[in-house]
Amino acid sequence: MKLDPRHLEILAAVVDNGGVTEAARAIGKSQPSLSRTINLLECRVDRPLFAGKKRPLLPTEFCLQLAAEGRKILKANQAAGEIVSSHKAGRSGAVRLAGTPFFMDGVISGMIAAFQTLHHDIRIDQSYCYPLDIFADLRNGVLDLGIIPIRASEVPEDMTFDQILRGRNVIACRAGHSLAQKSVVRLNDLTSYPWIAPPVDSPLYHDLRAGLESIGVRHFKISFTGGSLSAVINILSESDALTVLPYSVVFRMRPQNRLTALSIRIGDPERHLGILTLTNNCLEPAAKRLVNYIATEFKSLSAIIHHHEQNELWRK
Amino acid sequence: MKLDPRHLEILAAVVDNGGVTEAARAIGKSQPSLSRTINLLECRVDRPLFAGKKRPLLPTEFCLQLAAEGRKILKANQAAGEIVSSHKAGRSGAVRLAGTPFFMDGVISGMIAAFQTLHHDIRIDQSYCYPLDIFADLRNGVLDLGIIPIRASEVPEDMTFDQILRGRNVIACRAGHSLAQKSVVRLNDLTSYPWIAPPVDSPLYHDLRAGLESIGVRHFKISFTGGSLSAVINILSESDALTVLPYSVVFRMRPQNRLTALSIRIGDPERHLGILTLTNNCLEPAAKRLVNYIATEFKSLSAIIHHHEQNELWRK
DNA sequence: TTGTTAATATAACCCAAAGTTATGAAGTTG
DNA sequence: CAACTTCATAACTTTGGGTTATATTAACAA
Repeated sequence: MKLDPRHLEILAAVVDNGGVTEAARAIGKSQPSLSRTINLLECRVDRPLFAGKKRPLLPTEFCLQLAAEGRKILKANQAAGEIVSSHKAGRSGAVRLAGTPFFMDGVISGMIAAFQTLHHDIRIDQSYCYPLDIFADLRNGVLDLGIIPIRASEVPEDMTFDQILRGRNVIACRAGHSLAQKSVVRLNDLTSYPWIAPPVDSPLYHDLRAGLESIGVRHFKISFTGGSLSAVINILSESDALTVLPYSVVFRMRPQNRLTALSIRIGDPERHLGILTLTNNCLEPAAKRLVNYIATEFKSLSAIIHHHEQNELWRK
Repeated sequence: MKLDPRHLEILAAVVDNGGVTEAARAIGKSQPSLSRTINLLECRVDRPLFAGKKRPLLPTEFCLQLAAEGRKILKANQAAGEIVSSHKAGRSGAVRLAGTPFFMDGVISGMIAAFQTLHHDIRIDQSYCYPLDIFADLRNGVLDLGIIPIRASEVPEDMTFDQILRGRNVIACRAGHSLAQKSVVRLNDLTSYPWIAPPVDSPLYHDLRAGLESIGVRHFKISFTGGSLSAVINILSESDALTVLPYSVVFRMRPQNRLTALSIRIGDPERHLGILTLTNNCLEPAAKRLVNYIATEFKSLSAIIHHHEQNELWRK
């Protein structure tokens, strides 16, 4: 015996409100509508739901049992409605984002933490990817957004790129490094120290090679490779090794006073950090919130960084 | 946000079956029907339910949450269906019946006990009433059936009466009573003992008066009145008092060897015990079962009683 | 009884949507 | 790329929920 869940909802309303008229008012429908629905249900189950022709309607035992199920249905339905509203308002949901590992760990993860103190019910599914993989994952719906360094000309046709930070890489070393004292760094200085290399398929690694090449450095000694940001930083801060990192990452770590940056610009000045999304695939509200949050965070961050660059880094 | 519980049920089916086609097969509908329902729901919530254009359908996180609610609805709905089937088959439900107190306590309650060992889920709501009240209660739906002594001519137009036993009242006394020895009882014998009177508004009381009057007894001493059957029996068996009881009640108590009946017929030979129901109000299956059970029980009981009457009672 | 009032039932209508079959489009697989 | 599966679309029918207007009926009071 399969019956219509809506009928059970209505039955529950009628029983709980003690009458058709009240129930109709309660659920915002007309009295005849409910009246007929109850009648129809009564026919379906082929059994009286209300005893006698009394007025206050007297529910049958049988009716009460059905109404109890109706109440469950009503409750589940309201819960579903709440889920929808919650998602629509962006108060909950899940955002799947990916980005280059060092940048995600060094900058974005901190912002996500702050974001989640504001929005407890938004889940973040983060993964690490390089641009090409992000293109694919965005397209097949596995990702909502990517946060990557990219040149404007490299942005695919079907995607939108919102710049959040000028992508500037620097050569990083431990805070007390002897090179960090010098305002002018020579080629020999760079090659005489061991290097920590980012993953070979990362833009950062490419920048490292291209950047050093551009200033004439072709051969340098790689002492460590393949580690995560925290591994790199640990090694960096305990040794005289050098590496290349986004300046924003180094900047964010200033309070810890473990790392510093040399006064050498490196990498592609045309490449910028930004948020990449599919143009036609409108974001979930939750994702939009995150995007907005990150964007505004970066607005102030980049202002501070810019100021800092002008006054401190390149003036040393 | 209010959505259609049926949509959630279908969503749950689709998610659980891993696809529209399978779900359609599972719930016995056409594939396009489900396909469109999902689409409609997607429009309503204004949010994708399945990610990408992948095949096996990949449910969104959001979708899974809604499907979980849908599953609850489905479950409650099935439970409701089960309730209906169960009632239809008469496997559960409630039967409201009433009858004259002494007869209910003396005969019917024992039968109800036996009935309920067979049908655990059928609830019996019993009450005590005299015929006039039963007419009213049947009519206003408070009762399903009445078990009363009545003359065929007294049965109301709108009711059906099924005789289950010839209504015969007897004068009862304790087993060792001196009158019980005598095969012929004289008027003086009856008036010299105290009488226990049934409630004054009961048919039994009327029978007592009328019966004694018919054999010339007009004045008799009433020592006790107003008690339940068990009170009457206790007093009866501890004293030499007399009372009038349905013969079936006395008969049923034979094993206890506390009571016996005098060889005097009393009461209205036109009045019979039976089950009274509203003619047009078809009974619940559970009630029908009880009626059938009682009827068949009485068929054998009345045969035994008849036999006993012939061979023992009136031959003493 | 007989009004009066409040509640439910009925009637007549409209339209949203569930259901159907037939067919097209798209993803998966060999 | 062909075969197969699965989902989406189209066109149409029918059910039934929603409405307003009106009739019944029950409860209450005089």
